[in-house]
Amino acid sequence: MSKRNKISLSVIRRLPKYYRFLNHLISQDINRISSSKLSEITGLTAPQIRQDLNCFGGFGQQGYGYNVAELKNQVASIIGINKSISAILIGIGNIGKTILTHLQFESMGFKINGVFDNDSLKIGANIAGFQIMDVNYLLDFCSINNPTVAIICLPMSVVGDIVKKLVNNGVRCFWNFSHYDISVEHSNTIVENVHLQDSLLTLCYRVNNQEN
Amino acid sequence: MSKRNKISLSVIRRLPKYYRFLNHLISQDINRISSSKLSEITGLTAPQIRQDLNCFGGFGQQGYGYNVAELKNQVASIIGINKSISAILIGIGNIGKTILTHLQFESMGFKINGVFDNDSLKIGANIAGFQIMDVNYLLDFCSINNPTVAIICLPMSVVGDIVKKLVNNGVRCFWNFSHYDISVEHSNTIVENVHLQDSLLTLCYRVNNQEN
DNA sequence: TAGATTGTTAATCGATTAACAATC
DNA sequence: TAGATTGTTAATCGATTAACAATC
Repeated sequence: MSKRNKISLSVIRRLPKYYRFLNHLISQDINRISSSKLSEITGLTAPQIRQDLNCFGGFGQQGYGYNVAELKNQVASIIGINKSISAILIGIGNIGKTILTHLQFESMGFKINGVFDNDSLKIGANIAGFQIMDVNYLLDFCSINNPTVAIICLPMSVVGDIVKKLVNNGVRCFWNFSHYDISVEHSNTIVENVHLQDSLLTLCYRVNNQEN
Repeated sequence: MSKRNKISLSVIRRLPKYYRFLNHLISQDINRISSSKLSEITGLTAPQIRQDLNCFGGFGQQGYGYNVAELKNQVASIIGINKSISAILIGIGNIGKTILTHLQFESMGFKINGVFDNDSLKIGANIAGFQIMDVNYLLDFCSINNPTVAIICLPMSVVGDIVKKLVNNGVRCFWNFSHYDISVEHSNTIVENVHLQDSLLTLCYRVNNQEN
């Protein structure tokens, strides 16, 4: 908390990892951990862990280390897991359906408030407790409910158009599963991309060039 | 190609992005591009693009730029898309099923040679043209077929055990959708992680801390 | 107190950007 | 040839690591 200056994206991207391992430690009934022990299990270096955590405050104690439960709560609150960010999901294809049924949004700081598709066969159907709405109703829905985040599970052909409309209607944050580069087109947005294809191609390179 | 020294992971991770945008340019019938134009559409800087590409050879021409089709072919061959890496997929839950049906492995340098699950209701069933095999047959399958890559779509509770067995049977490369940290436990492995939960929590932080 | 481990500054390392000579 | 743009070196910037004084 406290005087949080400019936290670099590198640090931010490690926070979920800390959170993950701290939960794991709790499930093992370990209630105290040093940065060097944490280093062993996470593969990060001990000074990096200490420096990362110190961006947000001094959670440790000299000579003792960190209290696992306390640190986990601190990290949870830094990430904002206790909040409830309003989100919509657009596109109930393979990926959209999987995301919706597989992930526990509510334990990760989000609340899904609407689910959209353009397929008349899907509209009205129920999936994971959500009734799929007609994408034609999307903008009306946005002006009424002002969702903060849109989860984009759309094919490349339609994503540009829909994202543009969303941005024009005040949606600025995206969890993007499409190949479309939202942040290039729309500068004032916050985007997390999950580019499965890029990940697979990166693996392709690394497997084919193992001598490196 | 040529004298490929130590290519940094930062550069490698941008290769799929170049490949993606080059394909997009081709579909728009654009056959020539400068690094500064490429910079505009990708959001990367022009010197970075030139420097990245020059890790692998001089594909451009002074005063002209890059030939799109040629550069795309070069990048494809650098990544190794023309190869056919033998892969198996383990765990046909939500994510496993989606991966298998949604992605075109063969156009990304891979060939799926086996699909495994431990659920007797699923074993023998057909999914996306693959007959699901009993995970008990996994190690026999590995010693006979020597797959290069294992795609891990397993829950946390079983992943450690199965990965260990795979490593002991010669599998060293992983596309990992689980929360398990393979490379920490097994040092001599190549792992690409898709941590959906980490991605979502990163978005959570960024949405909650927009002033940064 | 002595031992352990943090918090934090300084040093190093690597990646990005700037600049420009080479050259198409 | 003149204009454009690469390839490449040097400068900058940021992130990681090393080191150690502070302190529990």
